[in-house]
Amino acid sequence: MEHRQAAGNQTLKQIARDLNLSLMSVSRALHGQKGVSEETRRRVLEHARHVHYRPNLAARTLVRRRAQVLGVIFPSLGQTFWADIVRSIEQVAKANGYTVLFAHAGDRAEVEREEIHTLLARQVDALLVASSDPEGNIDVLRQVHGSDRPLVLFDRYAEGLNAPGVFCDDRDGARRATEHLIGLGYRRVVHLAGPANLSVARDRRRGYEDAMRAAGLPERVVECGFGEEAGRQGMRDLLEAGVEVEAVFAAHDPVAFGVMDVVSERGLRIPEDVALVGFTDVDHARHLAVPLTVMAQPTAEMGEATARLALDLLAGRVPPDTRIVLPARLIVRASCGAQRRAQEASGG
Amino acid sequence: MEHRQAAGNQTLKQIARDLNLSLMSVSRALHGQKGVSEETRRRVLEHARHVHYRPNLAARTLVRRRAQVLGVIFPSLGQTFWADIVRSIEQVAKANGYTVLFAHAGDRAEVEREEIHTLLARQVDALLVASSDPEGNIDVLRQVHGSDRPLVLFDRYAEGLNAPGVFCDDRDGARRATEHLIGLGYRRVVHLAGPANLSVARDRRRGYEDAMRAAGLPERVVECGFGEEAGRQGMRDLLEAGVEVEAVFAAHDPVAFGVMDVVSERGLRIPEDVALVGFTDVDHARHLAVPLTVMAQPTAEMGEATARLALDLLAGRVPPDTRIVLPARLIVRASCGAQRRAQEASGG
DNA sequence: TTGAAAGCGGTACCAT
DNA sequence: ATGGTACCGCTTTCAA
Repeated sequence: MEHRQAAGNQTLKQIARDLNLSLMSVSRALHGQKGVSEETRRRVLEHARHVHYRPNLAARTLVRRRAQVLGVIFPSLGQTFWADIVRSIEQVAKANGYTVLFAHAGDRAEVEREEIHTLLARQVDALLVASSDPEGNIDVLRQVHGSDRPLVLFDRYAEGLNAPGVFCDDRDGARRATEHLIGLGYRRVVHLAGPANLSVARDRRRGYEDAMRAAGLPERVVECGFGEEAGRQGMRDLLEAGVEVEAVFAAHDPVAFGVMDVVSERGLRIPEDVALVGFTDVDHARHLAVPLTVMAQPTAEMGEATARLALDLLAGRVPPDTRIVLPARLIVRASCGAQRRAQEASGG
Repeated sequence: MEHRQAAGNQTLKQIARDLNLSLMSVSRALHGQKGVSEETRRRVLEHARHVHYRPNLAARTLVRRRAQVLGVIFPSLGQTFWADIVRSIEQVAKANGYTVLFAHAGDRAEVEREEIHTLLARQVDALLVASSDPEGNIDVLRQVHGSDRPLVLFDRYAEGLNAPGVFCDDRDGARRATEHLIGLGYRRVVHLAGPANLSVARDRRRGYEDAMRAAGLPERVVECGFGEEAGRQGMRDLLEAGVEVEAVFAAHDPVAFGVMDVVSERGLRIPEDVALVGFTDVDHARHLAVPLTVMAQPTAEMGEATARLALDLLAGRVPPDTRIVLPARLIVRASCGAQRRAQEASGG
């Protein structure tokens, strides 16, 4: 009953014994190194395949001091944004002979600290992190950055930590999103901002302010967080305070969903009564009651760049403070009212 | 510059040297084992904390032969369904002192085989897998099942492999979904079925057939796959073949999205012209143009049960062929037309 | 209470 | 071309 035996229980030593060879010949044969006769190599490979030999990675990692693994930490599972990035990181890593160990922090800073340490304890070669709280965890991040394994930040950076990383140009994106609304003729453009401890939220807010200031329009910002409930709360506060709102620039798509809820519960319509632009481009945007206009980050490119940067740092091919910034892309759908205007214009 | 030193570079031996102790005293102190004086323990703990000592998990795993890790394989990133399950698996695992290593197969059977072997090579204690192709990979799965590390299947099973696992009662769910449509008065109920190599797809089809047969209605099934594009194709084929369609039971939510596309591109409406029910309950269903009625799997419960089953198997607390089947839940929204009928009824 | 030593399964470097 | 051996950092067993 061959398959009753323990999986991967075969060791080099065992194979060597089976074949009356030294452990070293087996190792060499398996690694395609020279120093073994063709005959021996054939026998070894054949036997290894037959017994389903798999090297014990713990042993290899122990002696090599590196697991040949990129450790990736991201804030949360279940958002396509992160899934897309992680997927492309993995693709590049695999193509270069590395495997990837993911860990997500569930948006909790303490969990993130723990995950970072666990990955390091597993001897990952480099750490790629999109931190749930870059400044709150700056001590750990700094510690990693000061260590012998490269730290690559992605999506969000920590003020005061000069680590390499890959980011989206959130400020520019936010400015352009806001300009888009202003260009459509809206004057009362409000920004629902994300949590101030995240660089992405701060930068988007700055971009909004840049655009409003340049247009000579009054700024109005509510800081509400990044979630759907936060969006509802923020929008309710705004309306209850009697603020005139022609258009909303939401710092994140889920926030925009919250806005949708509140708008419709008041019997108002998007974009006729309130225009709306989000940030990130969630899944199924096409099938929404009102398809959402968004600034989309280039997720695939960000993931690729992140992985490549890590590999380049490992190989010493780039300076240790390399930062890569990629532009966001405006996707115009119905929620901003642009299509309606275009129709009106052409229709009469 | 303390933080310039290598992260986790400290070893037991080093600490022992620093403190003029034997490696063993340090180890015992760190593990809270008895056999060390309080004084020694204090010194060790203090020093360890100071130098940020972290045990090298590769070394520990090597000697223990187990990584104290549950390996989890799931088909694809970026669907909330999997994210939810994985999240709850992790929660239970952590609460019981295990960590989790995820790997996703990108829906590709060969990738899955590779990931299974990699996880085993990393000495995971048990393997939890939702296979991309249970029957196609039955040889590997059987091999794992015959090994000394428990295999727990979840969501989909392999015909011909008596492995323990946690599943949703797809057949029953599909039957109830179909009955729901029949109960609303639809006679021409069509099923867009998923790929026949997946137990979930087969079972849902059977459930549909059960319901139609019991109602004495003619069955009509198109096997189209599980994706959005598949749904579009299936629906187009159906309409172009001139089939009368009053209601569609889609085997998976993405398929239902495809149906929505085709229906609206023909100028028809949901549910007035075609009623629709999906399976799985995707994110943001509430904000869709036509909120989707679905059979939802109990994701959190499935994840918990899967993790618990693995732990129970490891502890020898349950028979090695334990299977757990959980019921699906109908969520009625607009797409099936139930709400419209209710309104009509009460309205006059 | 404390320490020495063997060994987990590989790899690297030395001999033969 | 082949084999011997010393590690990697930790746990386990046994001795002091």
